Amino acid sequence: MPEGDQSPYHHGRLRQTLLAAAESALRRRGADQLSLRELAREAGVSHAAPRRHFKDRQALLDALAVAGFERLERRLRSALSEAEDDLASRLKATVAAYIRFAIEDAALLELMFRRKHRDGVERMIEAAAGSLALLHQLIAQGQEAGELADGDPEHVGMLLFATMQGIATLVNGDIIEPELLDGLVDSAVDQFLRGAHPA
Amino acid sequence: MPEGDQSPYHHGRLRQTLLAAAESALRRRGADQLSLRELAREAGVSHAAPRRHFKDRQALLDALAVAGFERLERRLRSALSEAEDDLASRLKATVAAYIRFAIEDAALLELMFRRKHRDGVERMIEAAAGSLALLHQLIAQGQEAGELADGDPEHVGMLLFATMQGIATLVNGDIIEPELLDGLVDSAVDQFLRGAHPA
DNA sequence: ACCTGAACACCGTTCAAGT
DNA sequence: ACCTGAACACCGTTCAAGT
Repeated sequence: MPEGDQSPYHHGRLRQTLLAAAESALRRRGADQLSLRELAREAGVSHAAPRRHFKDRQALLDALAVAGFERLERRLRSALSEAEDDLASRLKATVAAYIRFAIEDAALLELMFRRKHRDGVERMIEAAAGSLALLHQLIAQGQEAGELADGDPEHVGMLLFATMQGIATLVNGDIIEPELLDGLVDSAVDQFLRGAHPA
Repeated sequence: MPEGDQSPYHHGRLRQTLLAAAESALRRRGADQLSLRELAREAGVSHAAPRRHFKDRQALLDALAVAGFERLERRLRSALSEAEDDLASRLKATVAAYIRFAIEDAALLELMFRRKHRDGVERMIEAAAGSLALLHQLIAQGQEAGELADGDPEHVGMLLFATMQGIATLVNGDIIEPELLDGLVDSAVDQFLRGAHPA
């Protein structure tokens, strides 16, 4: 790792620098206002330099989305590791962590679920897989413990994922007032548990 | 209504022409690729002409979003009017109609729930209110008939709204494979009914 | 292998002027 | 009241050339 390499040509860590600057710009001003030329200026390189690391603007946005999914998964795992052992607590901790992520990085969340990605769909599905697997596992454990009715964990997990994502969208779109959020999250989990519990 | 007014100056219905062209462009190529200058060209006016009718690009997008909410409400009402009388059928018809709308107009749906709107939030909340009221009414009727547990209909309705919106986002983002969609919608409604039914 | 500089074909927005 | 034309300050992308 050449640390103090400040030669004018050859930035050295341009890719990481651009990604970090882009993440910050995304949070501050949204994806629409994110300009490659501006990122290049901030990094002190010419406007054509990013081309070496990202095929085009969309490729950079896709890279941000993938990184977003990875960060989301870490957040969910971390929330779970600090939660109580019972299913309701674990569910609530997961949902709350998702919503927190979604509110802090609203523009990033939009990017993650956009329809049009550069290299087709596979890369995003792969990036989302970790978080989905985490939900499936949570559901499967609940079923083993007899706290949830049997049924395809992937099906039930997807439903939980959709509910979290929907609440996040409505909050970020200002359809849900922030004051109502906590209560809504609680009743979402409660109703999920009752709807999915064994008869 | 002056019908055949084709004078070169004074288009006459520029606002509606622009909105219609924009709706089509949105569906074909998404909001990112929507260009005011291109819409003006299609309408046969100068690039500065739209300025009279829309303060800026965002104002046009906001107008599209508001129209989207109005169309969504009409779709939901129409689906309800054709549904059977029992609660489960009415819920399923509503959810199915929402998802159909969301898939057909994915880019528009994104626009409708975007965080940044021109004139603050109020206009969008107002535009969304009709569809929300429809859900509240559906829930309240279910409660009166004893098919749903008591509880704030607005709370429960918002949860249903969030679930629909979440499923739509995951389908459009290719996280849910289309083949799984129908089954998922069914179990969403079933689980909702079980979770919300009276003990 | 990585970056520059000039060039190209677009944008959105503004504003004096035209009808 | 509504529209035009020129001008301004930006973009993303491409490509020969530089180190």
